[in-house]
Amino acid sequence: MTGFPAPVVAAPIVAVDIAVFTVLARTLHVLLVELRHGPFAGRWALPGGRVQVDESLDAAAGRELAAQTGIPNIYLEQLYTFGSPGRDPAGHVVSVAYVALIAHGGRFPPRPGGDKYAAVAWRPVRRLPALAYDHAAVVATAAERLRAKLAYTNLAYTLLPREFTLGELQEMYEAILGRRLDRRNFRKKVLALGLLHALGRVRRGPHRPAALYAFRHRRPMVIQVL
Amino acid sequence: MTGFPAPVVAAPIVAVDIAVFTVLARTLHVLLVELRHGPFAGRWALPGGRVQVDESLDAAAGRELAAQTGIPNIYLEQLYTFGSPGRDPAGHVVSVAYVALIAHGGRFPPRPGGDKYAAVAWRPVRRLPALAYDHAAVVATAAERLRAKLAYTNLAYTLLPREFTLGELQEMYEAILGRRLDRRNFRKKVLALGLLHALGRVRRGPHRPAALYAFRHRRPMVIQVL
DNA sequence: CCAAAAGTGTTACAAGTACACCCATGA
DNA sequence: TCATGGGTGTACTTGTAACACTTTTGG
Repeated sequence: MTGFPAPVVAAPIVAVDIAVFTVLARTLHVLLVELRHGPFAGRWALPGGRVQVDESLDAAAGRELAAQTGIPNIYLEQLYTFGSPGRDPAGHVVSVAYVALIAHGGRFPPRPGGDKYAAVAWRPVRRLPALAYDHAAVVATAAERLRAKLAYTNLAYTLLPREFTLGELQEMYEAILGRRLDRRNFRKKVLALGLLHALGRVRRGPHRPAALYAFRHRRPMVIQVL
Repeated sequence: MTGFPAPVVAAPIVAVDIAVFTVLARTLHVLLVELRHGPFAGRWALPGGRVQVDESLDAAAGRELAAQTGIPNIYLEQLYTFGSPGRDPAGHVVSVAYVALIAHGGRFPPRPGGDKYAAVAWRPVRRLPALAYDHAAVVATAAERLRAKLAYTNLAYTLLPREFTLGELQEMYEAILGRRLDRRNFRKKVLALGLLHALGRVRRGPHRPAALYAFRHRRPMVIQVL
């Protein structure tokens, strides 16, 4: 975030911005807020805010996200720090950007907290409105990092409910990577990794029932998925 | 960097630290400075300093490095931002860490600039003294990133002189990766990538002369080396 | 002639990719 | 019975890893 009055002392200010991603309707979405005040009033931006003294960066990111969107306590990873002097017309703000992932957006309907933002909404990454500050670049960098990490970690677990079918897992990969994957090769690879646990139950739907799986470990691990 | 008097206003301060690497005597070395003042006086640390208002992070890193060690204008890449409140006893300093690479340390004999540091020296990454702040963690993270990037970029060019033999290139990879590589496979892979340009000349030495090569492009590129 | 580094190919194995058919279900 | 997604195996290609001998030079 950004958008503070210029500092009284001549030093850069430290802030955090958080790019929260989820998959909705087979499409990668990012959480945006509509700014109520400042030079970018009316524009959309990433949620964020100033880092307090004696507060860690991770804590600041978690706090701002919870306070402003109601999303509690999710996986957060530092992405990059943006510090060009011109990125915020209100003053020199150095912003540490975070990437966060959340399972299907329905579970935590995001809501504005405080009066800083007029609205909070999921927006498809492919069709973003004009964003405030340099947040378009932040989102682009974050989505790229997400795609890269998906290929060599088990991060997918943060985007799915506890139980899911292999079809749902594949849909999720396809949504984020933006390309189709061969079903047979995908199942072979994923099952050979041993990350999943077959639950022995099925999900019934309009067609042939699908076997349900769960991640064996629901914490970040480095592996080789694709 | 760090080691400033506590700020008057209650806000975190922004600094940069730079981990400059080179390969000396077939071993990965990092550039350290000996602190003259502050709670860590006498300890070794990474060079760095405070970011000025209206200065970009990259510019601050380049400026501090040049001012304090005499090393001008080299490849710099942002690594990670460290912001734990306890990392500097003098106050809350958020430090943006950079990785830099330089060809054989002999070319720019580093020298202290100003009175901030008592000495500047290359130290082998495997045998570091106790470092100030959290700089041991910074160096570890930086070396890991360096190893990872070596495998999928042509970054090696920043660590070698313009002309080199395949043996020298291989030595450099072995020094950074910390393991031996098969000479035949290494040459096959590297030559197949087409990154190199055979100069048609040889370097004469105590043994059989070796063909000289140069990088076709001396700018960062993403490829797949190993 | 000796020591030391340069230079070169083949084979075995693992991993990745492409590809087509049958199955189970609800509507 | 049909439309739809679930489920499976094989052949081919590609990349990786292991491995030994000959060449050229300076001393």
